[in-house]
Parts: sequence; structure tokens; C-alpha cells
Amino acid sequence: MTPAELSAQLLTVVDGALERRGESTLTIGIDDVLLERPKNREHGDWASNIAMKLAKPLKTNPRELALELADGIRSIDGVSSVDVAGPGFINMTLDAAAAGAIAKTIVEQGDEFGRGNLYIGVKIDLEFVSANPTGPIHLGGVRWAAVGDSLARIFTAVGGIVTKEYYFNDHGGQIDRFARSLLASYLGEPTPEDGYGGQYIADIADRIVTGFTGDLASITREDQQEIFRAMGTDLMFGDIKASLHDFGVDFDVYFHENNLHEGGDVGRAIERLRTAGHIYEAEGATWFRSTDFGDDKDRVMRKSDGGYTYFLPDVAYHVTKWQRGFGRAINEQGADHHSTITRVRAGLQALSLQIPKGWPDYVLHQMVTVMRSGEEVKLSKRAGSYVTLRDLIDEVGCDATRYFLVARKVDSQLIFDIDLARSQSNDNPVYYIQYAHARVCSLQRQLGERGLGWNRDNGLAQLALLTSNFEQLLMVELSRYPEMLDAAAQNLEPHMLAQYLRDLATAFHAYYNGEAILVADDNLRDARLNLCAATQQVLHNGLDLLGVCAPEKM
RNA sequence: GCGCCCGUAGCUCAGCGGAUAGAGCAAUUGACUACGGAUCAAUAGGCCGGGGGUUCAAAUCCCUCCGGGCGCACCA
Repeated sequence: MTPAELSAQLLTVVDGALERRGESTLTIGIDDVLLERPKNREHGDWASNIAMKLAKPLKTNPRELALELADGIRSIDGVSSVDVAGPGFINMTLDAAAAGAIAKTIVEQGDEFGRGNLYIGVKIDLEFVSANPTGPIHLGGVRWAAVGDSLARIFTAVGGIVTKEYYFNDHGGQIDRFARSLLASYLGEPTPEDGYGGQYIADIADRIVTGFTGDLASITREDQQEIFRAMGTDLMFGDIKASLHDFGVDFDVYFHENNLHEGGDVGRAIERLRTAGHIYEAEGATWFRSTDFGDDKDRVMRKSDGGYTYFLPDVAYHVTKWQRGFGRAINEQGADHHSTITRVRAGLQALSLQIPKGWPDYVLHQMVTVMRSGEEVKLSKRAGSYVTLRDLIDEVGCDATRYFLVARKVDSQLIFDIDLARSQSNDNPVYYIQYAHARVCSLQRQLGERGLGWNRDNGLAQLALLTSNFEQLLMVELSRYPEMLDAAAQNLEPHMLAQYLRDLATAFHAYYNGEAILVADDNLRDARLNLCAATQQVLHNGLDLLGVCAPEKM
């Protein structure tokens, strides 16, 4: 019996009770019949607070109503006992066969288990990382990469058609500063006042000098700077892409800001705003009257020097997303850019393109504090102090880094202690989860070595033998997987998956230590092996959505 | 000053309307000559930042104050 089936049955019982009371105005939907997993095992497999919710509108005592509903629930097939507890909770326990059915479902559905239809057919654009190619990708960007990529995988698992997109900012002041810094390094000049420092600048400059086929020394400084700009961003971007790839993160679309300028999107957007009367000239600049759309002050769109601020290209960029047919667009970005949200949405509204008001969605994540030797490392490209993705892959490892970064809620500031991550990487919960998976694999290997077999079909028929407390707890965890995945997708919170997998691994390790799996009794052994296989499958499916591997041996 | 986010065990974090607030690390103590101890079991550790409210029920929702982070550019 699946949670949804129980929920539907419960609804019928509640409807019956309402009918008996001649209550016709009160309609109860499937969502109102709240089923929850009690934290305490003594409260059964499932609990409902529906009696407490209905007591008031029905002008009755919650306990009385609960007792009445409990009578109806007792007759549901697969429910073995029902109790009323506390102020009116209805606690239900399933019989062993009904509970064991989850293992059968998982083994039969395999890789498909947990896939849902929450976002079936929905085209989703997920933009993340989008770091400027002015330096190596650092810890903040790695957090985006881990979270964004997992989110993309989760969306896909619940039916979404996902495009992972990277907005490549190869235009504007930051890039100029980067180019000037490279040039200065080449010429042996000190780093410009507002430029970037760090060893990587010298490295990139060297690579440009080596790679450039013409005679750098004989061209003008302007031309030199242009060379360093073009080749520098290419090299830097290549490095970023390569380290992300090694981290298991690849994008479907790399959108270059330059295309917006060259393709005329920016110009068209500004004309459309002008025609609609949303812009004005003042102090030599062109302004957007964003206060008409909820912003707290008007914004400059075109600077007095003729260049655009980032704002207009951003809006034009989102217009292309809309025009590319993404009913859902989600941008992941650092909390330090949160003020762009109002502006981008305001700009899109002003264009009158029938774009919904709350479009696009944002996932903001708080900043990462890096600790090393007990002290905070101030991250700064300019000062050249940072921890790069490459460092993390080399020193901590992909799986541990990904798990650590995705296991936290995005809106909590997190502290990344390099020494801890490196020296105690074995304490990372990811190994605990992977170990659970490897243990099941080991059991299956053991079978052969002991000359035992595993009759899967018999195991599926014997699931009612799984009656121990360990087994019951493990099955409860397993059955939570689909609903947990939906919740993670709905709330844009992949950390729920990371937490879940740890809980599942805990339930498995406890079982493994508490009961022998490879027992002499064929029926019991087959049934237990099926439960282990189900666990292995869910661990595998879940880890895959985190971009973490599920090893057979460790 | 205004806006967004966060204050939960010594540390890092879950829980976000339900029944005794959870986990990992750190501390203390145990476990089968073993299906891999990268494990398990147990003890100890909390006025869930303070104060008001809403509710049958608040760590969770609302208000307020106090702490911390991040924004508030003709930077991105």
C-alpha cells in the first residue's frame, strides 16, 4: 500500500463521517486529509490530525471524532491497527505484507523508482554559476554548481525538461579590468589600481604570449589589450568549463552576453521601453522608471559615457529565455546580487510581453565563509586569495565536496573549513552513505562465495516475513523517497535529498548490525536480500541525483 | 536609515504548525574470533537569541527588540 492509496482510503472514511452528520457544505480534499510519519515509532506507521482539524467546523470534540474515524479506518485493507492518542491523533499501523510491498515496488521499478510527474512536460531553464571569466571559479561558485546541478537532476527526475544554462559575461568593465591586468603583467607593470592580482594572471598572460602567433611587441597598446581581452577570457573560460566538467557539472547552453549586443536585443529592448514611455534622459544618462514597477529608485540603463549598465542586457537576456519557451526560469545566484531581482522583473513587466509578474524564479544562496588554520580566508580575486574548484577537487574530492555543499539549506551562510574537509574527509556523511551502498554489494558478493543463491521472486513473495523493528524502520524510510523528491523539487531545496540519504543509510546500518542478512532459512534470506536490494537501489538513485557515485567497494 | 537572509547541543547543521526538539563531530562507555568496525548500541549535553501576540497546538506563523551576514552605484 502506497501513501497515496492510504490517503485516498482515509478520505473515503472521512467523507462517510461527514455524510452521517448531514454535513454538505464542508468539502474535504485529498490534501486536507493530512497523513504524516510520526517521529516516534510507538505512534505507528502513519498518523493523521484530521480529527483535530475538523473538530472546530463540526463543533465536536476532537477525540470523539477521532474514535469514530478510527472505527472506519480499521476496516481498510492492509491496516492492522488503529489507535487514538493525545488530543486526537489517529495512529495507524500497517500489517507486514502491506508495509513490505514497498520493497517489491522498488525492486521492480529499479532506476525508475522515485521518478514522478510533478513537472511533467514543463520546460525549465535553470541558470547557475555564471561566474565572470576574470578568474578561476572559487568556493562560492562551487556551491552554486553543486546545488544547481543537483536541482537540475531532481527536476528531470520529476518530469521536467531542463536546460542548464551559463550566462557568460564577456562584456563590460570587469572584463576590461581583467584585460588591463593581463597586459600589465605582460609589460612588467604593477597591477592596475582596480585590477586583479594573483598568480593566475601571470600564468594566463604567459599562455597568451606563447599562444599568440603574431608579433605582440610591434602593435599598439590598444591592440595588445584587445588581444589579451579576447584570448584571456577564452582561456579563463576554458579553465572554468574544464574544472566544472571534472566536478561533474556540464551545461546545455553557454549564453554569451556579446550576442545580446551584436544581435540587437539590447537595442530593441531599449526602443520598446522608450516607446512605452518608461524611460527618460537626465544628467546625461538614460534612466528606466523602475519605480513604476515597485523598485525603490529609478535605474540608469545607459551611462553618460554611452555604455550600458548590466541591467538592460540582463533584461534583454531574460526576454530571450521567455521567447525560447521556458514557462519556468530559475536563476541561482548569490545573496550579494539579490537586488537585481526586483529590477529584472520590473524591466520585463515594462516590456508588456505578457510575462507573469513573478517570472523568473530565484534561488538565492548566502555567502560561504572559508576557514583555514582557524582563520577566515577573505576571498578576493583582486588580492589573489581564494580557494578554487580545482583545489577542492584535488584536496577534498568531488563526492565529499558536492555532498557537503548540497547538504545545507541555501539560505544559511555556511562555513567551509578547509583543514577539516581535508583531514577528516572520512567523516563526511557522504562516505557513510556510500558505505551503506557498498555493504549491500558486498553481501551480494558474499552470496556466491558461500555457495548460496538469491531467488528474487521467492523473496518478493516472502516480504511479509520482514517484521523486525529494524526492517519496519528501513521500509518506512524507503517509502518516503518519492514524496521527499517531490518536496525537494517543489521547494527548490536539494538539501532535503542529502539529508534523506543519510537517514536512509542510518536505517540500513542499524539493520545490518542488528540482524544477520545471510541466514540459513531460504525464505527469510531471500526476503531480506530483496529489502537490501531495494535499499541499494534507492541509495543509487538518490546519490545519482546529487552527482555522487555509488561505489560497489570502498 | 531602508530591504533580503540567518540566530536551535561545545562545534557544523537538520526540523519550519502537531504528540518527549534531532543528526554528525567533539566527550564518556560498551558491542559479536564478524554478512567489510569508513559500522552499531548507550550516556551526557538545549528556557530552539529576548519579549509580546495568533492557535486546541508555535523552534515553526505575525509584531517588536537584540545580535550577525549581504545589498542599497552612471560595478556585475
